[in-house]
Amino acid sequence: MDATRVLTMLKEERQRIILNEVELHNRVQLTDIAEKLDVSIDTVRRDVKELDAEARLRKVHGGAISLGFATYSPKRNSVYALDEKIIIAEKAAKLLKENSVVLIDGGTTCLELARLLPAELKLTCFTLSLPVAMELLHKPNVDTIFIGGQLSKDAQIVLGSNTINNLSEIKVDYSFIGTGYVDVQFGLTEFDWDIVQTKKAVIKASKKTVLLCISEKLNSQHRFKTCDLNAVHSLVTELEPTHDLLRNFRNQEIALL
Amino acid sequence: MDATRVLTMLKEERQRIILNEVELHNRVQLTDIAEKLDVSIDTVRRDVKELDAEARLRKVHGGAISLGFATYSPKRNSVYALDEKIIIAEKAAKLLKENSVVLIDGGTTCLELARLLPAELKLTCFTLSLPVAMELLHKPNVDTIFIGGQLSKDAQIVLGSNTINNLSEIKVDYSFIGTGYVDVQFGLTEFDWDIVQTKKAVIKASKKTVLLCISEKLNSQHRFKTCDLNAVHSLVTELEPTHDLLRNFRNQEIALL
DNA sequence: TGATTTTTTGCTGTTTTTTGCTGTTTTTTG
DNA sequence: CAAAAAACAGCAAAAAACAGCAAAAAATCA
Repeated sequence: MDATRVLTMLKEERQRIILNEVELHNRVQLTDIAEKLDVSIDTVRRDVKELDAEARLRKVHGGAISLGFATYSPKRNSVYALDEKIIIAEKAAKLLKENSVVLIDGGTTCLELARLLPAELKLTCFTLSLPVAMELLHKPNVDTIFIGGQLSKDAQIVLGSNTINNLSEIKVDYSFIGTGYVDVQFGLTEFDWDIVQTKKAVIKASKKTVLLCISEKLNSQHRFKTCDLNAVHSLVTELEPTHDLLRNFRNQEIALL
Repeated sequence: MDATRVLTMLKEERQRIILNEVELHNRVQLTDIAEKLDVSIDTVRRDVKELDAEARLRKVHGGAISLGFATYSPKRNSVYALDEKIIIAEKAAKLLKENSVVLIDGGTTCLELARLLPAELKLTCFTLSLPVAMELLHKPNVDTIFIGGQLSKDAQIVLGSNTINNLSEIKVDYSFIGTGYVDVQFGLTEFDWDIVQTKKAVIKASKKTVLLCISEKLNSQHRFKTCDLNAVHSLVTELEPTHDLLRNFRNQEIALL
């Protein structure tokens, strides 16, 4: 063996280090570990294989990942970040006053808002979204008006010139909208041009606009711009308004909820 | 560590990022992901293909969309006389020609028609019904336009003056309607006045009207009249046109299918 | 202690997997 | 219908996994 090699490392010790590295960074590469511990890659491979057999980590091609990172929880619905969206919907629902006229946009966060509307609340509610409309059918005291137009198979909402024209004829107290991306500097942006046009029409048809948006979308942007941030009156996230992640948004005209 | 060493990413890690992006924004483009992760588009395509095979997202041309976004599985265990309605829908579907413009009414029979539309058939399809609209989302070659208006919680269709006004601006080749009651002498009748008004507007907006009706409803009547029998061009039941139950309808202007 | 057995480790050559690239086919869009 | 974009099939290089082997280290035991 190499004469310069002073310290021989115990197998257990090595495996402990590997495991620690995996937990810390959620992943490791065999080559990195081999270099770091100055052992052959085969040794590391065998170690990882053992740890995988013991279900301490998950071995993947080229490395290993932590179990927490790998296991996809079966309880999770198909809706991403549902818990956060429910928090947002609950906050937004508090803005609603009896007998007001509102518009609820499409998207999973707005859908949660529709779902959480109290059964006794009297509302007149416009919507563009098929799933939202289906949800509103269950609310005995909500009078629902579906805006007509061409249906988008992806977004399950109506879009296009017909929709925009129909929107031009209404004015609601509040509209609740989602967005694909939002950034202090670039405002609200989307992946899709048609959606941008429709959202613009929605904002125009509203006295006040409330943006429902999980914090993960903050500080991201895409190709097409809906509006500047100050075109929206309130921003509802799952975070406390004082949260550090919202600091960029605090010196704007927008209200944080 | 070697500064020139490019960080290689584990496959699982990459797929996790793709999945996260899909969940977050409901959709991604392969090119965007490839650029973001700095791998070839083929790699992204293969990843997305795998994730699709694992039912973790849905692969579409040029990208991927989230499952929660795409799937909609209504249960229809409790539909009355479903077998008969399927027979009717199959007959009615044969009337449809490529590239025609049609309107599909609400009701479970019309819903079956929407469900049975062949995937390859190109259509422009108007509808008043939320469930029908949801069903049409699954037809890749059907362009769907939802007529706007006030939603009826019972019938899950739009109704009222707004709807009637919107209907007054269109003219379709065929409309497929249901009815509550039909009788040779009294024509098409309903229990509900609002529904009658809407059906009148539908018939007015159609060059030809096709009535979908299980035989059990024949020779029955109710309070409010939609139209005379000869305002409808065809009657589709689950019976053979030569069936004895249809004898009263045979000497009328209406075509039996 | 010294011989023997067992375990660990690194090495070699081979097989498998991954990945990007090429050219072709299919789909989309104007 | 034609141009553009995307999907696909197949190929080859690189990386990783694997199987087997032998030397080194550790453990066992007389």
